[in-house]
Amino acid sequence: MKNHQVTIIDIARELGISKSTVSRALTNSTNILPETREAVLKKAKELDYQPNMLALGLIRNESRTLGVVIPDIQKPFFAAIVSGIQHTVSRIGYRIVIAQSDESPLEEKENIKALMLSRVDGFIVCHTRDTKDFEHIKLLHGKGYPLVSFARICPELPIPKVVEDDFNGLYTTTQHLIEQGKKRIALLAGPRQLLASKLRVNGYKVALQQHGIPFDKELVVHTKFLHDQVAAALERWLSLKHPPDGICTIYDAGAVKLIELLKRKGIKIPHEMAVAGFGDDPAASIIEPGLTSYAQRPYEIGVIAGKYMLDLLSKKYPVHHSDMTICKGALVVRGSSR
Amino acid sequence: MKNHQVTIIDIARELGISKSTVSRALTNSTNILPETREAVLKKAKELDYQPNMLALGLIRNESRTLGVVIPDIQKPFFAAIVSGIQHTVSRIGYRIVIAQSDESPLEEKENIKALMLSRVDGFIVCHTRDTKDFEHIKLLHGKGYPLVSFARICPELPIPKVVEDDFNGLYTTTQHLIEQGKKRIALLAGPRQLLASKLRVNGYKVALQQHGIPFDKELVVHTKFLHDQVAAALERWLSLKHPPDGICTIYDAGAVKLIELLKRKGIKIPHEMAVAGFGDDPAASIIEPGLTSYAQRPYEIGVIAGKYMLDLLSKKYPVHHSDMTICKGALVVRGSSR
DNA sequence: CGAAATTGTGGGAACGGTTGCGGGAATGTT
DNA sequence: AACATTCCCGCAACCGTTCCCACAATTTCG
Repeated sequence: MKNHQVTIIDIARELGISKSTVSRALTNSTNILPETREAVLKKAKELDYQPNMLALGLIRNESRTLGVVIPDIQKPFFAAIVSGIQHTVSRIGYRIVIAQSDESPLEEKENIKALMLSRVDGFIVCHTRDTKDFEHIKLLHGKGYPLVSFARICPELPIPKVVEDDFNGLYTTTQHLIEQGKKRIALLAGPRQLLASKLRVNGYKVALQQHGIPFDKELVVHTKFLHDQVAAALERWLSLKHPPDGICTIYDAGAVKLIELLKRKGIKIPHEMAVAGFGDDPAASIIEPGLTSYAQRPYEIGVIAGKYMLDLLSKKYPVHHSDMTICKGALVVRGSSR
Repeated sequence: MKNHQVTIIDIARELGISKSTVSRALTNSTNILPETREAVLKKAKELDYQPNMLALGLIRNESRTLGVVIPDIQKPFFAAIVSGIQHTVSRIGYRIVIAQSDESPLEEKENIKALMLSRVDGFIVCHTRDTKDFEHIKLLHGKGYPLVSFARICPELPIPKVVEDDFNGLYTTTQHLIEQGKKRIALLAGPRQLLASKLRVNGYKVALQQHGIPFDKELVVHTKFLHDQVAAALERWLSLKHPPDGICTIYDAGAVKLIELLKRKGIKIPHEMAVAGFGDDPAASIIEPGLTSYAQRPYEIGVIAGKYMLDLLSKKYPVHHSDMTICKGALVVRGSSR
């Protein structure tokens, strides 16, 4: 089976005309006798003709395929973004191929190389948490590939970017805890070099400052998003002379873990210790008490990234167009802080 | 930019040899003078030559791309499966393009048509909950496309399939509730025509029967997985003369919803009402009490589906090879039943 | 030493389409 | 009636690569 797919040559032969005429009938609307065109269309339908996109791609030097490189499709955040991208670009006839870096910078590089070989028309990328070297991306950009990055970006690269409102997210949550009467607020942060983490820490700092609360660096713990580090951070905080009465986190999974630990210790939430997260993961509304969390809209991030890409592809933007959308979120207040 | 990618002709011109020779140097190891080969390889690296897969695909009539059609990438179950597929096939140099049907049979059909146009080499499909007409799939199969389906399958189609252990899952959970001393066990099921739902209902029935508990069809409610229907079902059960003391569900989201409703009503879990789910969603371990649930291994389902596809592509299996893997799971017992 | 086998290379067809160019028939213009 | 114009259509080149075939040069063998 899978024998000889029908080609325009088959149609031409059956109709006793040349393949150019068939091609014109199927594409170009000019320079073709209406009756001929009808005949071709009819025959095409009859034989169930389907154009070979590979051949077309070879001519146009495009594949109408976009490479999407993400750390892990199993994270709800990325799944939602992928969904948004896919829905956006598929309406214009683009497909997306997914590659996962599994948070490995090497894998990220390999994936991009492989996608380049298969001649994708553009890249939508979210870097690994540990990606420090952006040479592979700069290379792509130098070659003129349409490029969009989101969430974890390389700020100096002149390409469209879509990010969450990192600063404002933690500014808002921190302020919320202060308004709830909390005086000493700890922060569970991410890796020091991660831009998104830095921005969120800044939001936290500025909120404290604006409310006249001194910044205490003992209250900030940097993690690599590991469960064990969350437990260790909590122990450290609780052993302080002046332990915190509220904890902000820059990611929900950490906040969820904290709530579990606090409950096990019999510490009352939110009265003895308030907790707030970032991301509004599905878990936030399931755990008890509900987790107050800054809700991002990852699906929208995907939609915007997809639109940026379409604009680049249609040359509406030049490839070095350096635009950035900061995707606003909103604080969802639940029992963990109220 | 993105000007004239380097081709073998460029290499040939620079070296003053023919493109056939260059091609041989880069692929075929025979019939080529070692020095010539070296020179070509060196020049290729120097010019940063990258083969054009489109051209290759045109010759081989393959794209080394697989179409993955799923209802919704945002569901953790599908995300995990996609991840498994991607990891499996990418090692052999295949890419996957994702299309979402959003549970719409029409969209499913359109997606498959579009993927066929772009000449994917095979399809890995999970049908919509409402897909009743499988003509589009049969058409694909008739054309000789490698085809693998998972989770929601069309049983009569002679293609490899990967499914969860639907029957055994509900058999095990039901039996577990019986062993916990429950005498009247209700079942929150899915749509009547959905095969997976039917199989799970059967598991429930057989477990009851083997333990001498009469089947009461008042205790079985068929839903379309809508939240409102869960609430309605619970109301109905509680208003019965002999209300149930345990509830099995065929999906975790329903069980989670039930737990929330029961807690709100002040009904003690598990003493007054035990609850069990299917799927071991992330939520199952977060909600309180923890939800007893039959854990599937969706990532493994993806891996197996990917392997089936690779076997089909390498002609190890004929396209009409009708094999089926039932992916065993295990009951995770938590507070909702213990 | 001449015929045959081997080896490295170039030419060109093929994959399935698009597209510029030119030719021939039909029509329009003087 | 002679010429210009239009309108369809076929020819052939092209996209980048593989691969079969032919051919020349070199080696092997009788």
